[in-house]
Amino acid sequence: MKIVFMGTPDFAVPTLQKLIKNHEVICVYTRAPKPAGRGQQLLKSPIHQLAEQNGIEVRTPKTLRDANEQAAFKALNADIAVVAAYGLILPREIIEAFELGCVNVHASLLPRWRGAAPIMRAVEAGDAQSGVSIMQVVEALDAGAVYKKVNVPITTATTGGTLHDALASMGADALCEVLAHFHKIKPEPQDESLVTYAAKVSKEEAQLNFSLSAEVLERKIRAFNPFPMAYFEYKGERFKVLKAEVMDRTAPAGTLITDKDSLVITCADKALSISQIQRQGKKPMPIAELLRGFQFENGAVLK
RNA sequence: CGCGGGGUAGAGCAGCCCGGUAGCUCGUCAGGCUCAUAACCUGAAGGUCGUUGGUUCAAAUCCUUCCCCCGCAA
Repeated sequence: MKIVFMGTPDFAVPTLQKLIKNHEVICVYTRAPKPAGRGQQLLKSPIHQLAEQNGIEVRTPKTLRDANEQAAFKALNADIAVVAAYGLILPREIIEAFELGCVNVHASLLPRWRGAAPIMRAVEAGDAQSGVSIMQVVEALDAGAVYKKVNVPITTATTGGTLHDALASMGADALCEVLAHFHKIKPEPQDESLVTYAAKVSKEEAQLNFSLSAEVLERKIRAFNPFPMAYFEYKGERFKVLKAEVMDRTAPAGTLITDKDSLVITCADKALSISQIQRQGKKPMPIAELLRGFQFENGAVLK
């Protein structure tokens, strides 16, 4: 099929790779390069780079509401548009531009977790499973009928990062299967009564609040790894927590209990035993290694 | 030139401001203790203090070149 691809971050990369291999991708839309990283260099999106490597035309309009942009889009005369984490609102003129419309790869089992951060929210909420949905794009956000869903269990080892990678890869496969049998598959409307929304994760959420329960915090630690990464502050310094285990221990919330090779922080109910930590300016390391050279004050209370 | 921290023994850190014998917690190796041990005791090996040049009687420490890592912010 002749395909126009629209996507931006790493999540969309496996899908575009697979489309390039199996179909004719005639043009790629992605968010415009923006200053990012140390030095604030202008950085092209992962999709932008992948498209250039494959010699595919890249377009980076700031909006698709513009009539000229819409005309240019329609003029591509593709069979279908594929969207994966693009980051721009698609107006009706874009959605209906091609004969087969527009399909989206979404990183949740719709109708659960429509919205911006479905992967992290699923882990944070303690869902037993997650997955990808291949769906029709409609004007309302993530509300289109679903062609195919593939699910995957969330375990105690699942992090935002591992789930992201798994779903990105599964999404690519699921999408190609849908395209291969596109005319035979009937999309199923979503059950509106089961809809939940996955709000974007803010920086403040990443700071561990020890007046919450240890279970909840442990899930946040996994959900926010590797981004934005849960952390706490100690003596003005930020410590990212990459991994922790829930354990029974009672003391006023936020109390540090430490010895030669462990650091336990009490929470509202139980406590968290920190196992992987990253001090600012340093690389991530097991807690025991940090404690060889860095001492926390035993009994100190974090706010 | 967005802001900032760091590179010291295999690992994690201190020492640097106020130049003067390179140190701590582990690990490793050897010996000891012990019914036994990842525990304890004793001892040992292991470092051109990231790199270049400079200042100085003397540089991990002060100035300088470059390389690398990371936090913030995006």
